[in-house]
Amino acid sequence: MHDFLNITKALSDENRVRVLMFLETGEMCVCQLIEMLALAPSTVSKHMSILLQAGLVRVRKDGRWVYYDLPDRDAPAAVRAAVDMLQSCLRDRPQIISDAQRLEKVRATDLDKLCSHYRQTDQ
Amino acid sequence: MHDFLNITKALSDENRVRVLMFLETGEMCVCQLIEMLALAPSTVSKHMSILLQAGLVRVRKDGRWVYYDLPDRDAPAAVRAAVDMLQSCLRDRPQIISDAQRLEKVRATDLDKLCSHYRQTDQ
DNA sequence: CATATACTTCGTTAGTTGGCGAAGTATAGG
DNA sequence: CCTATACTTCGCCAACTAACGAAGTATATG
Repeated sequence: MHDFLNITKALSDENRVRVLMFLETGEMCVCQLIEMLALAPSTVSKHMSILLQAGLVRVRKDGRWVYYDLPDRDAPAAVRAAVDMLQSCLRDRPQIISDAQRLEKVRATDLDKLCSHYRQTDQ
Repeated sequence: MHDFLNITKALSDENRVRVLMFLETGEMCVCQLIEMLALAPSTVSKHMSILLQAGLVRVRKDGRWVYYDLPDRDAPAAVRAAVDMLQSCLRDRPQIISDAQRLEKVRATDLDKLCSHYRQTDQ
């Protein structure tokens, strides 16, 4: 029950739901998530720790960069059910579609450039 | 997006999730819900208004009594997906199983008796 | 080693949430 | 009508949450 509530609580924030939708198209670096959400690094980090705690994402470190992606097929049933529900319910929402468009650009941008972007006063 | 978040927020509270599991076996009167959750009437009423707002339950009034039940087949896709997920994920949880046992007794009890039960100081 | 970088953790703050009891609304029965 | 009953709305409070910036950690690079 507690683990299930961890999942539903994780899904009860718009930014976290958006992150999970981003990740449908593949893993992302934290700096890419920061760019997409337009939130402070510390805030994004907190969101990701909540998703991680719920089992809704996995982490991978590579040098200075940290990447998150969706769990695989052998994740707990509740996790798979939640991710599947997101995908089937939100696929066609305006917010998700416009996110997907901007995501293409962000994915095409060099990570170093993204990071320097949010370090200084925006732009 | 907003309506989807209404659903996930509604599901992010243990008592509301329990209510939805109760309703899998049929409609219930508010006084039965009060008995099952062991919460103040005003608190239960608030929970039900949140579930109603999310579209996860329907209401029916009959005289002095108010009954809630689960939405039917032609509810929005997100609602159906959420209710299905609950059922498939929580069916076997200890909390839900013990609730189901107590639910049988509560359903077998006369509504007037239940109501008088929570009016006075417990019992 | 020293610095820069990428991210996380910590501490604070404003806003939200879940709980209650008291007061309000609506219906049944005398 | 008047009272009792079943539930909801309101006002309050303690606990939680999302946001931020500052400080901390870990890794690459000069």
